[in-house]
Amino acid sequence: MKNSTKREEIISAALELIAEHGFHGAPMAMIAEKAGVGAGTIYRYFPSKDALIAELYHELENKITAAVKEGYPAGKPTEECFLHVGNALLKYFINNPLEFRYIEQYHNSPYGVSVRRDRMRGKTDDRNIYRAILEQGIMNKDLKELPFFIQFALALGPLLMLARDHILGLTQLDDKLINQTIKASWDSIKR
Amino acid sequence: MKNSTKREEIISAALELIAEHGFHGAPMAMIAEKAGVGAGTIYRYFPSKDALIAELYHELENKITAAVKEGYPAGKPTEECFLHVGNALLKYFINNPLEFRYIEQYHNSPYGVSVRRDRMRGKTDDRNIYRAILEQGIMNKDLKELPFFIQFALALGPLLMLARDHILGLTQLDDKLINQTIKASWDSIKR
Amino acid sequence: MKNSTKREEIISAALELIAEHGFHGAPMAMIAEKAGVGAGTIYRYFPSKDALIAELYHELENKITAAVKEGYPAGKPTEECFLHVGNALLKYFINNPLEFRYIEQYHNSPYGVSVRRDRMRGKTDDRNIYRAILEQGIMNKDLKELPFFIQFALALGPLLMLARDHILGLTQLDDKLINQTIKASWDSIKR
Amino acid sequence: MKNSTKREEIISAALELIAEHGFHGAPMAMIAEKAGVGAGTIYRYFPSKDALIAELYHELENKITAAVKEGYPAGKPTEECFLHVGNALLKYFINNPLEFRYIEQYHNSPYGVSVRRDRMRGKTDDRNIYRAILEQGIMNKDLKELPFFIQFALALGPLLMLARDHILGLTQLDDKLINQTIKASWDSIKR
DNA sequence: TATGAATGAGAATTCATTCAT
DNA sequence: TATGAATGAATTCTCATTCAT
Repeated sequence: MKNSTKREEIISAALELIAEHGFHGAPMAMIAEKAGVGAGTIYRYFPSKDALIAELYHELENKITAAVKEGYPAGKPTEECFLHVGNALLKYFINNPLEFRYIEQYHNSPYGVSVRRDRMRGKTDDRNIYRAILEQGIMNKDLKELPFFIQFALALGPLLMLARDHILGLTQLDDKLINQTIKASWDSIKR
Repeated sequence: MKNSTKREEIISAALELIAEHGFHGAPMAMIAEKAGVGAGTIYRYFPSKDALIAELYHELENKITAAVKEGYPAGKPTEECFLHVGNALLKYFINNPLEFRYIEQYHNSPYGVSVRRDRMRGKTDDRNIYRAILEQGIMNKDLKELPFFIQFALALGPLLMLARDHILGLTQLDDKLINQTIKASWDSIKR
Repeated sequence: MKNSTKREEIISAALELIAEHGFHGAPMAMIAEKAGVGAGTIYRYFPSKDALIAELYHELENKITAAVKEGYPAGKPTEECFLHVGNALLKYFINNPLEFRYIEQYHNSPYGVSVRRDRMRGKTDDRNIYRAILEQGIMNKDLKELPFFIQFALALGPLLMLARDHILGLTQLDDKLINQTIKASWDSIKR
Repeated sequence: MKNSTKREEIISAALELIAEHGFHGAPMAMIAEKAGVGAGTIYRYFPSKDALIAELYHELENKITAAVKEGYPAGKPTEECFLHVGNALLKYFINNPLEFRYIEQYHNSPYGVSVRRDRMRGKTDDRNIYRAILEQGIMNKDLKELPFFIQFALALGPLLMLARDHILGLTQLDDKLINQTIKASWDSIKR
């Protein structure tokens, strides 16, 4: 309990600082201070800054995957599944802006490239949820005949962009708009 | 002429190094060496590294805007205009991967946030081309009734995501696929 | 008993790690782990790392002195005594390479300087065994008329150098070679 | 000239501080301060602390080799050559105590082990001067029939030990004593 | 105008030592 | 008595920026 408390403080401080200021705007000393621990303490939990960054990323991915799977209408028509996942994902990002910012930073850094490469080759990932939906949709002839990666892009691209804009305060989203957006993106992939 | 040559060398070296290694993987000394100038010389053209980064960004935006405007079918139906812009943009990114990488890095950094804020408030921007198209489309009742920023996201999101994946070597795009993709994204915004 | 066991584990771990990796390659935490005790426990037996290092050194000196005195041919001719001590010393070092390495490290560090100063001023020391032999030799006119410290150097210098080389694996010594060496060094001091 | 001045200041400061306080008692910041340069400046001349340490060592070796070769009585009897080299070496060390201390520290550190290994395998080295003498002596039947490395030890061991003691202020040597010592060590290797 | 050597503040990381349990 | 988590001072090294030439 003790440990996990301190570890969580570090993770949480890192999330906040890195999301706001980027990897290079968040020195270890600053993370330590915000976490209320000594500078050396971080190294008891993570072997290096890189490891901390990577570990935090993986924790966030797990959280998101869990959030999206909640209430998933398995067995229902492709469209329903698609709408569920899209809505869940976008709402999660909007409600957890720091996490979204962090993940985006991560993807857009040397760290992230390898992750994305792995993904495309089929490792566990939030895309996998989409993969299942899209495969089902293709089998049922619900979807246009396009390569997976294009369907991914049509499904996720708008969603991520919207999350970005919303979080930067450029736009205001509500549940209705979110739903309309996901529905519209469904139009782009449905046959 | 001399000067502008030197300036261009610096800009070009910065583009390449930053696109490949990120802002922090491209020290001024390295940029200077690649540009074939002294380290101090950069400061005769740009007051600071930040300024160089910002200026390079704006130059790229202008180039892209120009590229997209070329051959623009003004006065033609909304769909045609939309397809033209989407195709032009995605092709530009694919043919200029360093520029795309650089812009993405920029957006995804503390530098980029203010820029995006400005944009939404109507400053010059590649979105403006879309803005015109989308306004025309709404007037003509060609498009779903959605706020601009959502239509932006639906139009640009898939395109950027695809460019990213392609440039990272995760996918392979050809003209036909590009066109199919833009057409599909049109489906998401058309009424 | 318990205590002394723990103390010995610490001493032994320190010997091994420091002999192999040097003082700065052997953090207290590493010594503790190798000794199978908690990091804080070391400080129950030794007030500081420096104290541990010094204490270990003195223990090793005592061990060596004892080993060399074993079978000492007291009352026999100077040469015989000399050969005994030289042989015993060199063999001890060869059979206890970690101890030899440790002592060398110690001598060749800020720690060691004061020790050597003390020695010359007559404190207990392995040199004392030589001192007795050499004094006897001078009285009996067996030796060249040279200051003690030069005779020390002639007697010990080759021996230590050989031990070093052997332990680093640069040479291979056997009993015969050892004896020949000690005899040769006798030639340098005998009248 | 400018450069070499600064470089020399750094080398000289490093020599002094490391000789006196050891590698770990001489932080880069302290070396920089003593050299009268900024901390970062050292890294313009040496890529790392290790490199500085190694480079300084090699410079010293070259200096010593040159000093010993001066006035070498090539073609003269083995004994004369031996006496020349021994005298020259010991005097050099006594007159350059910092250099001697530095070299000893180096040999007695992880850095030094590889160097010594190389030596034994015949790379350039101050031992090579001895090697030539000893080979000549063996051919002429001037020397005992012992392996090289033992002759090395008999020749160099006393000399190094004496230099150590003298430099630490434990003894006082003069030219006469030095000569007597080298002569005595000749007795140990001569047939 | 152009240079690049010099700078020093700031970054990540290590480790002897302490102290609450 | 024994522990080992926590600490923070100290270390090596980087790099944007300056300035004498």
